[in-house]
Amino acid sequence: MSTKKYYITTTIPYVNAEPHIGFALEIVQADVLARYHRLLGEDVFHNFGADEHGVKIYRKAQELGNDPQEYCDEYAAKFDALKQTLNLDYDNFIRTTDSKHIAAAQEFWRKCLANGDIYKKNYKIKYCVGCELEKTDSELVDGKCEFHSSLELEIYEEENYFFRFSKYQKPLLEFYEKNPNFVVPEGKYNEIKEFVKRGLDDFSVSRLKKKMPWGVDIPDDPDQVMYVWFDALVNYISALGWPKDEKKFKEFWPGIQTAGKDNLRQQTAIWQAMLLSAGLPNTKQVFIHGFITVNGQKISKSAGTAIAPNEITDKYGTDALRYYLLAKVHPWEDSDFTWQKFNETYNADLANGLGNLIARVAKLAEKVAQFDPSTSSGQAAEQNKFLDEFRFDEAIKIIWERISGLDKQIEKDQPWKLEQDKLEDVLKNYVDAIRKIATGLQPFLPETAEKILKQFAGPKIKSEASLFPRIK
RNA sequence: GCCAGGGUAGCUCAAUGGUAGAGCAGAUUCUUCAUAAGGAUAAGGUUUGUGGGUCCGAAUCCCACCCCUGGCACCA
Repeated sequence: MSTKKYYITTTIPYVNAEPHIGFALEIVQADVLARYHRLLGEDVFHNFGADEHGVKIYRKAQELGNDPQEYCDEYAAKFDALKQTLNLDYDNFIRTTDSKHIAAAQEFWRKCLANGDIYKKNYKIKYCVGCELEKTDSELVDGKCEFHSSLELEIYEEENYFFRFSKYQKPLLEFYEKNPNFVVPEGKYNEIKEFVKRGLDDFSVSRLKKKMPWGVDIPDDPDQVMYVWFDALVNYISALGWPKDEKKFKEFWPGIQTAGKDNLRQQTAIWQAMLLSAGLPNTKQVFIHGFITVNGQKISKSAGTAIAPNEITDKYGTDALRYYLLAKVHPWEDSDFTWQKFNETYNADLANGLGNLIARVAKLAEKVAQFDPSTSSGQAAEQNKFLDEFRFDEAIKIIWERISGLDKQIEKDQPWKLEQDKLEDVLKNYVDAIRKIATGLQPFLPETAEKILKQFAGPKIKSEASLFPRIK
């Protein structure tokens, strides 16, 4: 029997801003799942990357006087650097400006076209001369531009390609009914079902090249490029080598996707309709996470609430941030970050809890000649159950209950008063317990888990520097 | 406006009909192997947004109202 395959991919961030801790949440959650399945012995493919086309990036590059590609190179590198900052183990960093991805997006387009789902249509756009921008209906206030209410909007017509989204209302609803766990959490599953039930309109999937050239060329049409969403969504399968590497694609697809709640519709409806159109299997499951607020405010660069992951990791280490994101942030509800809460958590759980326990047992263990080097391995079943439900917080809580349990046991035994042979007995139990704790910690805090397992590997165990020095 | 979710101890949350619980913070105390860390104990909610109702009994069900969050498509 071949090894079980597991594919997990995050959404790929749009590279028009620097990474912040809100995005770190998604990629750390995905990283835990990838590591967890690797530890189960599965063959894992973990994808991450950058979404690089579209008008916003084009304009931003223009403002900076840069070539769009140079701009994307610079920003994609910033996201790829999260691999070190957050200690991520992804296998692939896809960029939507890669030639392989572009070819895949074009092939995907051809499939939808061949299936009759892409057609040309005159499209009326509303244009505000004051802003020099197109306006969508949701941006309008009383039918006028919110910033220039004295100006009438101008109506332009342009011919775009449209995707026959409306055709997929029924197939999508059937798919949802057949796969009640397709979207986690349930609330988001209901939300997307309701959205699709209300009816779907076809939407435009191209832009005129003369207005906005920064996109994937449409096959056999020199005048238009793909609308950024259409090409970006294809990354989940182009990352697997589709359409060329058929073997890899068949092995790993369908996979698991993670996305923020702002991405619900794109991932669970639009992308799924596109897959149906192209005749490809739907995503297995989409996990929708919540948002992080900072001091109760939305994360926003202009409001100064954006915290870069390395602001935290440079000072307190990667695992301190990972712990906060996994244990103190609800997997799918919005959660608040404050430095005060971060410091409290760090001291209570990492310095006083885990770090101190390791230090006290290591010190006691120095008095014992040697330990059996055999380690207990394997993840605890109860922990796995929570991970299968994306309850990172509950899963990690189980480890902290063991930490607290061992602290109580030590207090009860009072090993510092014991004779040498009795001391050895109790310490062997402690060392086993620590190894078990560290093993459980592996998907969550990989660096710390590794350090502990090394320190407690035996036969000789020595005390070492604090894992998490207390914050004064 | 419509739809969904939520308002429970200082903070973060748990408990969906049967005497409101946990963690953190704060208090007292014991201990010393440890990063003044760890253990124990007590306290903490005028009884769970407000006002009604059903029931022997409601945080939990029903009605009304107040407040918060999200969604109601082409911004990614």
